[in-house]
Order: sequence, then C-alpha cells, then structure tokens
Amino acid sequence: MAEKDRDVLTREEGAVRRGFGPTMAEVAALAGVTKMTVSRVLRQPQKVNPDTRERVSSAMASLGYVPNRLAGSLTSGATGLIAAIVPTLRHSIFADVLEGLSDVISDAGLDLFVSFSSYRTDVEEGQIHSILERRPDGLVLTGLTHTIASREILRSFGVPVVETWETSEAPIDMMVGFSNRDAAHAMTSELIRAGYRRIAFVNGSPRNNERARLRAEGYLTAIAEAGLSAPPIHVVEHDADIGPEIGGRALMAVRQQTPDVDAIFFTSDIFAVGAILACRELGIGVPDQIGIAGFHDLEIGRVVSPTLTTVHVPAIEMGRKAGHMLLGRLSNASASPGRHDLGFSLVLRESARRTKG
Amino acid sequence: MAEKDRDVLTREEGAVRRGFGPTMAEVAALAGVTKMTVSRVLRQPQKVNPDTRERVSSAMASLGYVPNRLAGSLTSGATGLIAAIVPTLRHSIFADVLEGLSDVISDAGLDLFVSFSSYRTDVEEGQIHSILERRPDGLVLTGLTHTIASREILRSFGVPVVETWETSEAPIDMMVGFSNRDAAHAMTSELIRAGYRRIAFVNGSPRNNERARLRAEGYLTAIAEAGLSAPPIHVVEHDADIGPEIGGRALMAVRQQTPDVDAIFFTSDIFAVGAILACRELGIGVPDQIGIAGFHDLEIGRVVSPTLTTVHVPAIEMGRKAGHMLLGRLSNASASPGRHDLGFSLVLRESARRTKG
DNA sequence: CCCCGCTATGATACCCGTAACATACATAAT
DNA sequence: ATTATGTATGTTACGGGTATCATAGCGGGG
Repeated sequence: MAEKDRDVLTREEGAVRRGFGPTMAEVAALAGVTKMTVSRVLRQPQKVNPDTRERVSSAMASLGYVPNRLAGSLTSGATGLIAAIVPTLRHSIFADVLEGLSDVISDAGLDLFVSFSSYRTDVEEGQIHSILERRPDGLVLTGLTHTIASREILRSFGVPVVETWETSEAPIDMMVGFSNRDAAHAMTSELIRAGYRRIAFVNGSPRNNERARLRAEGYLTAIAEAGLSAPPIHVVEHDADIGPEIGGRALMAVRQQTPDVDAIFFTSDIFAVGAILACRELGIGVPDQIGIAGFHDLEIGRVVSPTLTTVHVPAIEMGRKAGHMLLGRLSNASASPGRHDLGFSLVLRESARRTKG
Repeated sequence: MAEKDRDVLTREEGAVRRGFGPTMAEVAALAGVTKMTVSRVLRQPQKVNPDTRERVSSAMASLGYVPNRLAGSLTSGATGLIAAIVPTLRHSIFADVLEGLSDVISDAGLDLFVSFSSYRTDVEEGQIHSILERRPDGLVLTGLTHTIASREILRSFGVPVVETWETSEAPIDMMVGFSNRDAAHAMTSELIRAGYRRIAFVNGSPRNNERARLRAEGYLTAIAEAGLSAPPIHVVEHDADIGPEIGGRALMAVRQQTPDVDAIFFTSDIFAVGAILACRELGIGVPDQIGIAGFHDLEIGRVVSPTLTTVHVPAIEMGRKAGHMLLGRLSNASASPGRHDLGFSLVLRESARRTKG
C-alpha cells in the first residue's frame, strides 16, 4: 500500500520519465496489486489467480507496458543475450553460422548480439571486453586464435564460450568445427589423384588465424606424401574487404613465380572464382591447362563456369551446434565442455576435373 | 566509509556472487575511494585527480574488473545498443546493410543487436516487442511494411527508428533508401530500349512487402508507357530460404505461360542467375533468345556467364546512412526525422545486351 | 582576513525489476 | 478442533551502477 501511494504521488508530481513507457509499479497501481504480482503475471502466470491475472493483463495493455529487461537481468543474473563475433559478413561464410545460431537460440527466447572483428584479434579483444560488460549468457567466437588477454578474461569470467571452425586444439571452453588440416589434405590429395603434379596453394595470412596455418599444414603434408614438391605458398594479406580480384591477382603472381604450375588450391572460393574469371580472360584453360580448387562451398562456386571444385564446410551446422551447446550449458551449468567435429566434404566439380592428363 | 565497511563485510561473510566478477564497490574499497570515484574514472577521467585515477585503475586491473553495463544503463537510460531486424542473412543483400551500419555505430561505441524476421511481419512484431524490452537507443528496420501494432508501439515508445529500402511513403520516424518503383521502371525501360518487346516480370510476394509491390508498379508503368502489353506477373512465394533453383523454375513457368517472352526481369539476382543457369542447360541463348535482368547487384551476377544486367542498390550506404541518422538523433534529440533517397543505378552487362534485334 | 569559485570527492537516493521470505486465508488430513 | 498443506499475495532488500547535490580544501581578489 505504502508503495502504491508513493508511486501515485510520483506520477501526480509530474515527474518526467527519463526512460521509456510506464513501469511495473504503475501497472501494479492501476491493477490494485504490488509489483511482485505483476512480475508473477509475466514470469509465472500459473501462480496468479485468474481474476487478478486478467486485471493485471488489462492494466498492462491499457498502459502499453513493456517490461524493462535491464532491470530484470540485473537481479536475475541472466540476460538472455548471446554474443557472436565474426570477422565479417561480406560473404556468406560467416553469415551462415549466424543464421544457424540465431535459428536455435531464438527458439529458446535468447537474442543475438553481433560484432565484426575484421579478422583482427586485437579488435576482437576490445569487443570481448565491451561484450562482457553486457553480461551475455554465452559467447560464440570464430576460430581458435585469440589474444592471451582474451582467453584469460573469458576463462576467469566463466561465461560459456563456443569456439568454431576448428576442432583439434585446446579450446577456451567448448568447440565445434572440423579439421582444416584434414580438409586441406583431402583436397590436395584429390588434386593429385586427378593428375595434377605441380600444385600451388594460395593462403590467407596464418599470422592471426589458425585456420590458414592448419590448412597450409594439410596441404604440405599431402604434397610430401605424394613425393611431390610444393611451390612457395602464396600468402594473401587481406582484411574484411575480400573480393574475387584478389584471386585473379594471386593467379598471375603464382604463374609468374611458378610457371609450370598446373593446379592452384585457394583457401577460399572467393579467390578461386576470381582466378577462374582471370583464366577466362587470359585464355587459360580450366581445368585442363590449370586446375582450380576452392574452400567453403559458396554459391558463387556453383554459378561460375567452369563450376568450382571446393571443400564444403558445415557453416550452418556449426552455428546450430554452437547454439545447442550453449543451451545445454545454460540448462545444466555443469555440462561437460564438449568438442564436436562436424566434418567436411569434397565437392568435385568441373574446375579440377581433368579430361586429359 | 559506512558503505565501504558494509561491502568488505559482505565479502568476509563469504557471500557467493551470483553474477560475474568483482563489482565497482570492491574496486572502490581496494582503492580506498567510493564507487562514485570509480565511476568517474570510467566515464569522466579528467575529473579525477591523476593520483587517485592511477590508484583506481590499478585496483580495477588487479581485480579484473569489468563494469556491468546493465546496471549503468538502468540509471543512465542509455544502453548503447542499436537493434536491427533483417529478413535473412542467406545472401549478402541485407548483410551489407548490417556491415555498413555496424561500421558507423561501432565507431561511436554502440553495439549491434540483430534479429531475423524471415520476411514475416508477424514475426517481426514479436521481435520488436522483445527488442524494446532491452531498451535500445535505436532501431533499424528493413522495409516500410510492418504490422499496425508494430508501428504503434514504436511510435508510442519514441525510440529512434530508421526504415530502409524505400523512400516514398510515410515512415514511422526516419527513412533511408531508394525508389523501388523508379528502379523497376528504369530497368524495364532499359530492356525495351535494348529491343525486347515481350518482357515478363518475376516478383516476390507483394503481400508482406512494399518493395515487391512498388517494383511491380514501376514495371507495369514502363510497359504501358511503351505501348506494350505485360504478360501476367509471375509471383514467387518464398521465405528466407532463397536459392537460384527458384529462378530456374520461374523461367520455365513463365515460358510455358508466355511462350513468346523475349526477356525476363527478376526481382532478385538470385533468381536471375538461376534462370541463366537453366537457360544454359536448356540451350536457350542469353541474351539473344531471351534477355535476363536482375535486382540487387550481388557478386554472383558478376561471376555468372553471361554476366548479369541488374539494378545496383546502395546496400552498404543505406546501413551507413541509417547509422548516421541514429547518431544524429542521439546527439540531438530534436533532430528532424529525415528521409534520404540514396538512388540506384543500372548495371548493364551481357545478359540483356542484345546483339541482334 | 573574508568571500568567491573551482576542484576533488563523498553521501544519498534512485533506476526497475526479482529473489527470498513472510503473511493471510482456505482447504485437507488427523 | 488442530495441525499440516497449499494458494495467493505482500514485504523487504537488494542487483550494480549513476544523477544530483553536498562538502572539504585551496588559491586568488579586494
């Protein structure tokens, strides 16, 4: 009662509301109950008498009440927020992960919060700090390469974390992905099987990115196993602004350095497609004169001519699995960390299908 | 002092912390100041004596303090959160808007919060409610078509809202985009200029989407102005799961219904590219036997052969502009609503470049 | 030497909910 | 009739910050 009066008084004094809309106290006053009952109508309706519930509901409706989750989360300790950091959305590689993730968590009533790191771990570190200030219930990171400070703060904070896109190393917490090393190894072996002998590899920078490093390992191993020699790996330094032109330029650079190259394995379809277009312009025959393979299985690889041989990665599935892992942890705090290998598959299309050897 | 003691006491009693990490009060105790001074070190460092500042900073560092923004936002009324609702990330159309938006707002220290509506206004309405519970500082919506309830709650709540992808109608608040009608009109006129006379239009469902409706208007107007007649518009019902195959099927359906069709204007590059691939398989010559045009200017249109004639839309710019509009409003609450037409451009490539008339 | 104004810091109240416990009845079990 | 068991609602005390106003110390002008 005291509370109700106080609140009515506040309104009558004409206090200007800083925030938006009416508060739970106002709804309570209108319905003739306390805040606690209003809160129950929202969280545990079955614990409220149907008549009361109805009165409260119509009070909420008539005032246009929208609960303030900031306040709720402050006490309850749960924000219902999942944060994700991806390098970029410029191509669908990481967008698919977000779609899968969103799909799963939104069914559980959680919301998604996104940051773009531009492939930079230092940027990522700042974003992690900023994200933790919002106390998310979980975090999804891209890759396993993070600054030491990032790993430490995440560990000490104890937030559930899922790292994606790899599976072999020691994660901060949970992990879902596939073996980039095996995938690169498999594709390289496939190129060899198809008859190529002088196979170059165009990679992203392995400096801030374990995917690139592991793919290089897989490539080199496969080459060595076949008793072949590997031309120097061509490293493409890039930020988020990736485009096919880069692949075209890489093609020319590789051919200049290694004139007898007969196949190029690109670390991304984006580059591989650029190389195919460049070959078309330069009159270089794909796949006979040069074989081209990519990574990611993007739509452009299906659309280009000749169609692109590539590695299919389980992007959507990684997002979905990451979501399920977080949900599992949230409903059972002591759930085991969990590491999941979702595998990959080779997609053999025209660009590396040699018709004559 | 009293406060400090109380807090130390709490710690000594061994109270288990529900949330994460140390609180501002603990930092204050360690530094021998009050919470208020710690707060100032974070928000207005220049108001704190350098010595004190240093003591507080090292206390924060040694405890691994991460401020709780939920608590801060509750009082300050600002969350530093911008929410965006897009239909999907399946193709880069909307992803580009998010990139542009994120780019601008993250420089201002704001974070991004994303929901996927799957092109459904009823889903969007639920998401708007959920979003408002988090009290974002601003909201970016895709398109102008929203449920009445959505428009009402947003208006009454008074959050800054930017609607995107159109420019001609009455927005909830602010708006940035281009004229879908004019764009469709321009492309249709271009097809006519190029010599096509029996031009079909393949559209998305105009039911929940003013973009589709306005593009149809532009198309029909251009056809009428040229004294031609329009074949029945082929409507593709789709959800977020859009793929090129849909375009291939649409091509066959249109050719069946209108055998003398000599050009098809698709409402998205995704469909147009699918049609080009289908034509290749069916042995239909593009652009001579049939002209194909798309919308959006996606990368696949640059990569497919023949390359795709399309409408370039200012996706990244819309995102950036939306960000700037929100920032403007946040720094000056009375800033005018603002409507911005960013225009479009035709990209004439091979798929509608007739070599013989 | 007094008052002014500025700087640095503190005290207090409050933001808007929820957890946890208390209370008031009503009904069921003994 | 008495106690146990529920059900419906209220009371109280925070959660972890920030706005606001108060206060102490200090140099300068008259």
